[in-house]
Formats: sequence, structure tokens, C-alpha cells
Amino acid sequence: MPLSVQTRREKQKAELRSELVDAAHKLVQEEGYEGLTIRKLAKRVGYAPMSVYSYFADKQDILFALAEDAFETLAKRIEDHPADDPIEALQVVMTEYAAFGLGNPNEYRTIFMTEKVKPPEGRTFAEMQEGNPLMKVLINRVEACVAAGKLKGDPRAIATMLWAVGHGTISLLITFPFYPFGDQQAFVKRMCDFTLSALATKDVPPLTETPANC
Amino acid sequence: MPLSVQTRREKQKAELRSELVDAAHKLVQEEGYEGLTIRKLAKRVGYAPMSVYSYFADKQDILFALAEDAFETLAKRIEDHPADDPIEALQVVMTEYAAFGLGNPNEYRTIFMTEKVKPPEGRTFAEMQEGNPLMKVLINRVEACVAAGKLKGDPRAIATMLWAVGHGTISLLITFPFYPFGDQQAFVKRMCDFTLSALATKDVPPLTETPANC
DNA sequence: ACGCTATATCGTACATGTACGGAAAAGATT
DNA sequence: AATCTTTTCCGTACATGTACGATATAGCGT
Repeated sequence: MPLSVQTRREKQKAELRSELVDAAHKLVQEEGYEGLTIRKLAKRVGYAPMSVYSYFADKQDILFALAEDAFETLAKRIEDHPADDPIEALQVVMTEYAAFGLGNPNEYRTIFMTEKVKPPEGRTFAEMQEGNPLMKVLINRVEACVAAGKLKGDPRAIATMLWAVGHGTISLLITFPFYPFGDQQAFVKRMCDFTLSALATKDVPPLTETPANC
Repeated sequence: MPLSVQTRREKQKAELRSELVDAAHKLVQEEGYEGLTIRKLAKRVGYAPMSVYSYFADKQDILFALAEDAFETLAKRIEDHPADDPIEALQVVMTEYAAFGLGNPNEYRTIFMTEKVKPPEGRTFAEMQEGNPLMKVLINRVEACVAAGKLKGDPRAIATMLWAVGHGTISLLITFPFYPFGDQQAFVKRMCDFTLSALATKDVPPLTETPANC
């Protein structure tokens, strides 16, 4: 069955878009993060500057595409990481997440620290996070802990709490590299261990929904 | 004793600077956060755009000045808040901090979520945070809890952990307003209660210093 | 009072993101 | 084939932050 014309067009568009992402990636590697400008990117692929906007809504959209690539790699790395004990498996998520954030502060910033005005590409925000491979693996591993009786309560609530702690830890380390946190790894480990051991003693209720009359 | 010439000059400079901050404040109130531009600000006080740079290193510096004003108000509000129980006093810090962050996301972002390349005005980063009135009141109240036997361990370490949790919670709520956290207040309270009750069961060691051979 | 030096102010210029509308190309319809 | 419609691409223009260096102003020593 031949591709419909529309499908072919979309495919071509996707190809051009990813060509742009590749070029952006190279640009960043060659000239650093602030070396990525629309004009340079356009010149790199032989387009006029404004043509880039046929494939990306704005510059943020480009940064998002770059960052999502990076985060996909992270998700894969986590999934490939072996761990027998379910709690250990959770610790791996936290540790790798932290290592990634500290090692890729720009990408971390783009995804987790910049204002989200609109969900890129029509995806809803709920999807963006629920469907996020990272959140998915986190929830999965929390579920495994619950199933194994190591944790108790609503997996999504637990995962969200872990996320909040992990994110707080990493974003502080990124934003205030000179604040005396002591050793970064040690601080991450401390926060992670603290939270997991505390969670182990609680039965975590689901996140409350906003009452309808608010 | 008359002011030395130098002192007078500095005073005048400080006055002009705060005049600029006032004008910036008004501009933001009238036109919103993105309505604050160097050109508009300069016009407002009758200067040429470039003259603003005599008083601020860059635009970030202006945003910082605005945000610091706001945070000072927060610190005062917290200190004025009565609380007999030391743990309750700590909860007040967390609650007010959260309310402020959610109510003033731009200022929160400026202070806690933007890259710190240089400490503004020659202050070191350690000072910037240690000397930060907010961190000071937080540490004070943690110390009160330790003195009262409600918490145990190194106050600065405990305060830093609380900060990480609080910041993670608030910055997620700010960055992902559409993620299903449920009720924002409830989520903040949950994280706060969780952390405090967990901390109550531990003896928190000081933050580790980076070993010299690293 | 007169020149010297430092400081405050600003004019100009540039890189950047991007809004707007036009041109050109491709596809659909007749 | 001819015309119409849609999509793609881009030329121009503008607002913005800010680098650079010029000019004017003020304080100083002589």
C-alpha cells in the first residue's frame, strides 16, 4: 500500500525537522549552548532564518527537541541498569537522574526549569509528564516496590514526591553551584536515602483532586 | 562631621539606582513582567538607554533588585508571624515560602531558578545564601527546634534539606502548573509535613565537605 | 584660575528572536 | 491544461539587550 500524499509530506517534514535538530546538536557541540542561534542554524542547513519557523514554533521548541533527545538517552540508560532489589532499582532512577541533571544542566533547565506556556506539538501537559518515559519508569519502579511490600500507598503520589525531592536537590545544585552543599554526590545520596527511608514508614494517600467547587 | 565627597557621590548613586528600581517596579505593575525593557525604563527616568548600565550590570541585575525587594518583604512577613511551638514556627516558614513562590513566580524564578554566573555586587555566593535573611530565619528556627529537642542534628544541614524539599515542591508547581499535583496547597502541606516528621526521627549529620583530594 | 583625570552620560552599532506579509512551489479541482 | 488553493519558504522590519567608544561633566591638584 502506497503512502498517501499527506503522509509522504508529513514524513518529509519530519525528516527536515530532524535534519535541523541534528544541525542544532552539532552547533551546540561546536560552539556551546549560547552559540545556537536561529540564524546560524538556518545558514547551516542552507535555509533563510525565517524558514526555521516552518519546523519549530520558536527557539524554545528547538531547545526542547534537543533536550528531549538527551532525556530519551537517560531513560534508556536507566532501563538498562540492572537491579534485583526494587528499592535499589528506585535508587538507580534517582542517582542516574541526578547525574544526568548535573552533567547536562542546559537540557535539565530546558525541560524542568523553564516556563511551560504551551505543550509543544499539541501534547497536553498531563501527557507530557505521564507519558514521559522518565516518569513512566519511575512509577513502574515505585509500583514494583509497592508490590514487593517495600513501600505502601499510591504509586503516582509516591513517584511525584520522589520527583519533587529529586528535582529540588538537583535544581539547587545547578542553580547555586557555589553554595556549600558539601560534596554534590553525597548531598544527592543523602536526600535520596532520607526520602526513601521515610517513605518506607508511611502509607501514602493519592494526590488530592481539587474539589469541584474551587 | 560632613560627608566626604566620595560618600556623597556614592549616596547619590544609590539614590539614582533606587529611583531606577522604583521605576522598574512601576513599569512591571503597569505593563507586566515582560513589559520591563531597558529602553522603557530609561525613558521613564529621562535617561538614555545606555545610561541604565551605569547603575546595573545588566538586565538580570535589575530583575534581581526587584526580586530581592520582594523577598525582603517575605522575610519580614515570616518574622512577624507568631508561633509558640518551634515546629509550627518552621512550618510557617515553609508555608509562607510556598505561598510567596506561587504568588510571585517571576521573582521566585529570578532568585532561585536562573543561572548564577556572578554574585551581584561582589557578594560571594556563600554570603548570598548564608547571609540571605530567608536562610537565616530558616536556620534560626531549625536551631530552636533542635534546642527544644524536636529535631536533632546539624541545623544548617537540616535547613538545607528543608530548602531542597521546599524548593523542589514549589518550582515544580511553578513550572508544571498543569501537571495533576492535585490541590497545590495540599501538595505543599504534604511535602512539608512528610519532611518534618521524617526529620524528627533522624539525627542529621553536617553536610560533608568535599575532600581535599578531589 | 587652569589644566588633568576620573566619572557619568550617551550615540551608534550590532546580534538576536521573531512578526508580518509576499512570493513561489506544489497539489487539488475543474 | 488551466485555475484555484494550500503549503513552503523567505525578505524585510522591528524591538530588544548590550558592546564600544566618544563626549561632557565634575572634582582635583597646581
